[in-house]
Amino acid sequence: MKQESRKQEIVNAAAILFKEKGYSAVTMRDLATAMGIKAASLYNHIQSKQEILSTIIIELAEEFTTGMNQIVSSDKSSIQKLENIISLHIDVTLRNADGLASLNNDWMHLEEKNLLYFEKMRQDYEGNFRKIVKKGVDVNEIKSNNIEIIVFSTLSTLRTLYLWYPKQKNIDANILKRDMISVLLKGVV
Amino acid sequence: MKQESRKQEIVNAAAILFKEKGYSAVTMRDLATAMGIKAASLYNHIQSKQEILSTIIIELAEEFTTGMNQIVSSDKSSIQKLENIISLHIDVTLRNADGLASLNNDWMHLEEKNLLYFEKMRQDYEGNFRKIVKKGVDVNEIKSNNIEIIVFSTLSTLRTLYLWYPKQKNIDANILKRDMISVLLKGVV
DNA sequence: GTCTATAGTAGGATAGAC
DNA sequence: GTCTATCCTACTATAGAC
Repeated sequence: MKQESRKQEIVNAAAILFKEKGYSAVTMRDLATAMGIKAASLYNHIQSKQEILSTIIIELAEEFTTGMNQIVSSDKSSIQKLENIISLHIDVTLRNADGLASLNNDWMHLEEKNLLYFEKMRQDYEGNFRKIVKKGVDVNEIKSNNIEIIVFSTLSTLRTLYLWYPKQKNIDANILKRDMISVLLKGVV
Repeated sequence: MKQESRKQEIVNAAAILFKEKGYSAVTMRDLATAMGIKAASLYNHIQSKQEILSTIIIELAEEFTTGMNQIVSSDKSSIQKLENIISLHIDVTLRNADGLASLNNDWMHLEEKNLLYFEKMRQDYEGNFRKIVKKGVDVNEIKSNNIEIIVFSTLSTLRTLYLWYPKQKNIDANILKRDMISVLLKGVV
């Protein structure tokens, strides 16, 4: 994405290792070995292990935030907005499934400043999601008694896509979106 | 559950810490502080940090295995079996939400022998789940084009219950079961 | 951009006193 | 059952040569 390709290579390699063992269990030596260099050499490209983690997580969180903001301000029905959210998750997952492991499991290891920033984005995201579902219920687009369970179960599934998607062979993104929308929303409409 | 209450206290305290920061990021000194003692004292009750992790995870995995085996061998419809699986997850979650965090996120830190045992149980569990859904589709109890997505989305939601449930205030287990069954299966039946 | 060498810290675990 | 003291290892990160 950016021009700093060596740093990006390190970040990408780190995302894979973080996915397998979690941030805390991956050492700079592990990462260096994966890159075929020595641990000390990593520090010519990154400032700290922390910086790698925040690079992975904050970038992804901002992608979700941007995507959600566009959906929220669009002139669509609640159901269409939910479909677009599902689509957003699938797009991000296909592009960076490894990084999503860190976002889901290692966000608590962000340092203070980024932690607060992340938690704000995450809370806003969930808030927007909940508002869309509520609106859908108000205008009778969505039939349900329990908004919280719908928000929770849908988000759980979308957040776990990063684990499931790599195990499927050659799924077409559009077919996946169609089927995902079908399964997640059919119980709701 | 058992008589060895001091060990169980340590395991319970560890489960809470593992949930917050993950197994690798929790030190024996952290755990000792939470217990109000010194790190060295822990070793009078447990053999290693590893033992704490495997105690938490293996016990839970065996609960799921036992529960699933009973459901599989029962004389019920596919839908009823799925309802019983949802019920099983809710029961286990209400009893030990903290431990489920380790089962979900830190199983890869089990040592060789327990890791293989765990992975076998997990694979069997998913296999049984898939078989039940397939049978339901075969006999037209379940209408769907994509079995894998149903298995994935349902399991994702059930596995994430441990994160969501503690944030809800005073949910009655039976109401939760009813609503969960409604949301998870309505899109499927 | 990568290396060797190493500083400085923190981790899991044990020995032995009380 | 808990303590203090400590061993040994492994971690993140830096300095300085090539």
